[in-house]
Amino acid sequence: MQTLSTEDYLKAIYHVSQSSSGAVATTSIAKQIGAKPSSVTDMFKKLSDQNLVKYQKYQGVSLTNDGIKTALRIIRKHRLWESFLVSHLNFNWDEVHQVAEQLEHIQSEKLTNELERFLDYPTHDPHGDPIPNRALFIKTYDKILLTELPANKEGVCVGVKDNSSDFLRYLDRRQIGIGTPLQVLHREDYDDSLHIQAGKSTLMITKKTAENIYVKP
Amino acid sequence: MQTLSTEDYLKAIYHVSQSSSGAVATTSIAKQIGAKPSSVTDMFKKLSDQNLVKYQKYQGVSLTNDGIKTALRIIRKHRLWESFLVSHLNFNWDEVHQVAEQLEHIQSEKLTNELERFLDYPTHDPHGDPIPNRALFIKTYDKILLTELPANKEGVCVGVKDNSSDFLRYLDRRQIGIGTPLQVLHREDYDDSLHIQAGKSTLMITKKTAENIYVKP
DNA sequence: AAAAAAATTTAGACTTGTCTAAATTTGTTA
DNA sequence: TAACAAATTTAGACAAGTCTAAATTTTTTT
Repeated sequence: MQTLSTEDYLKAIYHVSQSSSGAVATTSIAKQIGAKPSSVTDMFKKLSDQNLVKYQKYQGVSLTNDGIKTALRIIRKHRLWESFLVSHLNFNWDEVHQVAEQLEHIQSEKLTNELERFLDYPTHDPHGDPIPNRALFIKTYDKILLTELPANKEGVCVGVKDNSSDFLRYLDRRQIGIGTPLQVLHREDYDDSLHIQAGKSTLMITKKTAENIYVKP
Repeated sequence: MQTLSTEDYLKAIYHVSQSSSGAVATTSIAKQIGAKPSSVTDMFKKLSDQNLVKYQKYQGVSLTNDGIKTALRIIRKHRLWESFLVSHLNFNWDEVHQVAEQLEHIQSEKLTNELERFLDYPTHDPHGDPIPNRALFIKTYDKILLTELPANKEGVCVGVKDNSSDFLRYLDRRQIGIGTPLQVLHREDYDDSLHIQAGKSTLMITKKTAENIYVKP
């Protein structure tokens, strides 16, 4: 049984380790959690004592199997709750994160599994991120950044890299969401901007934007 | 913004003050919360500093208006979540309490209000307890203990006093629930037991059981 | 009304998770 | 490779919430 804090750390370690290779550094977790590096070191020791991470002084941490399981359980709850908030409680996809950060700590297997059933076993949350199933298995599919989509090849938006409210609301205004058909019409060499077809409208987006949109070709 | 702990105390003080008159004693809260009296004294001081209770040494506490409001906000969330668990997630009325104890601390007004809308503005939770509305107003109706129902007068079960899993499951086995028509057929002077009509069946219950069932005549 | 019992508070300690400041290790650059 | 910079850890402190044991106040009993 974990505390709120250890759960937050395990989730952070999981996310950081997904987006980089090798051991997870103290400072990267400090940034993610919003704590000082010294606090992170303390927590690394505690997690290590519980065999949730492998930790070697000055060398960062990596999750053990138990650590991965615990992280996935939290991520599963987080994404199920996000799905619920959007599908039944009129939340927009940019509003769900903060609330789900609290709901993900509710401890009741029955609750989690019944919520999953109630939502009819969703495979992805409102941001397109995959939801671990009851056995904590994640079905990942091949997705690429919009920047990597060859010109004039059809694709569909299946996720976002940046989950910030600002970015998501910007996409709302451009009428880009999960499921929107996307196509790169032209890449501008001068400033790296992209002319794209998004649904029925054509528009221009910056490289920074394109780097935060996942598409399935 | 309250901590988990202060919220628990405020709720406990509210409940105890509802079922007894005058100031709330240190030991009664200690029992309710499951803490030592010395810890309760410490918390009384903290709550007093925040103007959530009126506290005088050795004289117990009473909630201020702010304290009442905070308590009602928590109770509102608790009862809405209990309703949700039973109506949509296949929980039985004896299983909801523990999970709702966690969910009641989730902080999001939008979540609470949308949940209420989703449930179609329920007035009572699965145990028959009234749910404060958005303005924190509680609609109480006149209810009496089954022990006080005159013989051969028709009544309907509208609530329970004891919310323990054991008691609720016992009622399930006897097929007594919220809405069940109840009638006292005969009171046995010898051992204070009651012969009652519950729905379509007649059965015998002890005084202790009858003292924990609320009916509307 | 004094003595005994019960309730309450105080004092001091412990745990969890955090911080700052200083010390240490690792890595990077000249 | 020596010196500097960056990252990490250690040491010591603090806040919240809890506890035990002792002291104090209130209540009850004789």
